Amino acid sequence: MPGPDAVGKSGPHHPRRPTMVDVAREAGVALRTVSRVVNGDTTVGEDFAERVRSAVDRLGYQPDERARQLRSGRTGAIGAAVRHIADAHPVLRAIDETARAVGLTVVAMSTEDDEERERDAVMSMCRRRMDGIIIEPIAQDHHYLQPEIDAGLPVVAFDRPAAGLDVDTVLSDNRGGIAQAFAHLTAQGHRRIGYIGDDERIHTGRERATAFRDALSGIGGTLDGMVHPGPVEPARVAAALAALRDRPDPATALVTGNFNTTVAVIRALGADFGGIALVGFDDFGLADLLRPGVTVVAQGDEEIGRTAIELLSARRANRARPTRTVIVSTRLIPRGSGESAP
Amino acid sequence: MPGPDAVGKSGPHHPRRPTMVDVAREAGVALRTVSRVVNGDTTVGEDFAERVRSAVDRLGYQPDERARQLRSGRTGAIGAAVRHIADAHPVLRAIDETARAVGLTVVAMSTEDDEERERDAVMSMCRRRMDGIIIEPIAQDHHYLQPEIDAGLPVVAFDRPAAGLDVDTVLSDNRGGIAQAFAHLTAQGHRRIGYIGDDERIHTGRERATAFRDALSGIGGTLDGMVHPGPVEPARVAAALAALRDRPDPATALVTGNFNTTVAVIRALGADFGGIALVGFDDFGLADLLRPGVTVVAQGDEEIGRTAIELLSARRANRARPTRTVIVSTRLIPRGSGESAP
DNA sequence: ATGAAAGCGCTAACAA
DNA sequence: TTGTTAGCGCTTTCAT
Repeated sequence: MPGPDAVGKSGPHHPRRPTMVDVAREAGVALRTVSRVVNGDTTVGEDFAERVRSAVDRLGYQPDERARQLRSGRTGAIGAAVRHIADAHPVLRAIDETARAVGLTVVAMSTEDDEERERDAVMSMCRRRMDGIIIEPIAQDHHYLQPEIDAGLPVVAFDRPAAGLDVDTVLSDNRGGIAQAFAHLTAQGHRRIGYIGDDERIHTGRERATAFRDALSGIGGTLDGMVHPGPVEPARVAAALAALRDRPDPATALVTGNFNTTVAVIRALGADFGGIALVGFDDFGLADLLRPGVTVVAQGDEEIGRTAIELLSARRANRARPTRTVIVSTRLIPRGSGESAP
Repeated sequence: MPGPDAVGKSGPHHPRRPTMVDVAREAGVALRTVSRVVNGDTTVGEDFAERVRSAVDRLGYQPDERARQLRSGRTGAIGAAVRHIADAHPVLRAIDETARAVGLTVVAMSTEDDEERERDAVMSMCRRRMDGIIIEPIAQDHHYLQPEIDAGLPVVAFDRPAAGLDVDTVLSDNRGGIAQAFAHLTAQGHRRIGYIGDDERIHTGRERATAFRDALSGIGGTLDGMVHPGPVEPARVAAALAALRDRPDPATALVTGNFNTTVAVIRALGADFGGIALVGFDDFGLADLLRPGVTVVAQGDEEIGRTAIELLSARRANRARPTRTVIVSTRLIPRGSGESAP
């Protein structure tokens, strides 16, 4: 004898998910009691609680997170807009693990180094009312986020500052890292050291090239033709490399400003790196398996990710506190390519 | 002359985000008109539309996606539960790009090879009422998902079948890939070929080890001591490698069953891979930079990701259709390590 | 300890 | 073309 709503099971089409109302009816209790049990409220009699739990199981009830969030205002999730979600990303791992530990869910989206995609990703996070946003900035101008920040959205930038925005930021010690690389090479006796790195329109590229110039003039070296920032394309990198080698006083050592440049240089150098000493900025997975092993300046990825979450939490607790910028130090890892004499 | 609700701006604390009601009041139109403009409904007079747009800008209004989804029933997002969100993941890239192209947002979560985390991730996606779920299964038993599937949730598994579940699936041609690797080595004259790979409790490990046994017996070789499946730990891999080399008839060639094993083997072999020929399952980023370059069987990551979205879309269109399993073929890429004679 | 009713911000029916 | 009303599924007062 079908009741008035037994027609619901009309076919394989969208057998409407059970709601709290369904559970309440099934258990013979009030809606509010189901809500209490589902949320672990202890002020419910054991017999009532049991009836609810059993009804939940029988119906396969799962609370609708959207409704819950809409009503309660909370979200319990933070967004992370990173450059390439599909590439290895140690900072993202640290963000994910740290957030889990404090009960936050991380929703990651990819910007693919595209300003418009960054905006899309970030705005989509805002429309989902994320409790906070961590961003690896790519856009040249982040004013579009100002209204959200004014409305109380906690934002943290990492790797680069978010141009045009006063937000909490976590950066690598780019200048210190370059200084480490440079000092390591001079300690081996190198004096003619070249640099190939990112475009100076990019924050890290600018920082690292500048630091390298400072280091080079610091030992009285000539800057002329030794510093090559620019787009990271194999042809451009190869040309820069040729310029460093085909001169009366060729460079005997080389610092590369980021992972992609390091790889491009190694491809261009060929076997044994052509006898040139090399220190690369950024560590990477198989650096120890190349011949020679690649000496690198490693960034503190784990600490960067952890710090980003910490800054976000601090701001959630107090939106009025002044913004902070944390600099995370780098570490030189010798593996062979940077330990040969001139 | 402040109105009854002008007290809202009481301080820097949560200056309450504007809602559609606020926009409607600001623009002097009905709520429904704002909704129409925000959603691009064309049946709105240009003067009204303009007033709404201007009010939206003035207030910095952003629609609340949660409310929209709750009311409309749609979500417009699919979840992807992958093994390691922070590692390079070409399939995830393809999933993301393909989904974007059809207007779907992808929310990725990490399972970290942990059964419980897989469940957490997947259930969290269900509670957010994702329009579908793509899963790289790790759990041995996925019955927990059956109620969701019965309730109409489209699910697609990739890389491995979802044990205990009848869902659409995309797999690599593991057996074909191993056959390719084997044939490549026999073509160089190798007859004593060893295999080191994943534990056979894992689907891909089982498939690949089995295929290798078939290939080896196919040329009349002895299986005795030549096939080494097991956990991918450096010590275990090194032991297996030693067993293959320290015998009266040492292996002259080797097939490795996955990326991690390939790397562990290369670490153990040292310079020039100890003169042994090597073909690895799974391509990886710097395979061409090692000496020798590493010959691999590459999986069709891009096609796998694209197919996963296609299967999901097909099921969203028709929940009743029988499940399908698509096998994506592999491709051998010679780079040097697999082209030496015995 | 339990329940009834209001309402989060939005879209979908249905007027006008 | 524009506005009014109801209600998505849940949590939150407020009563009992």
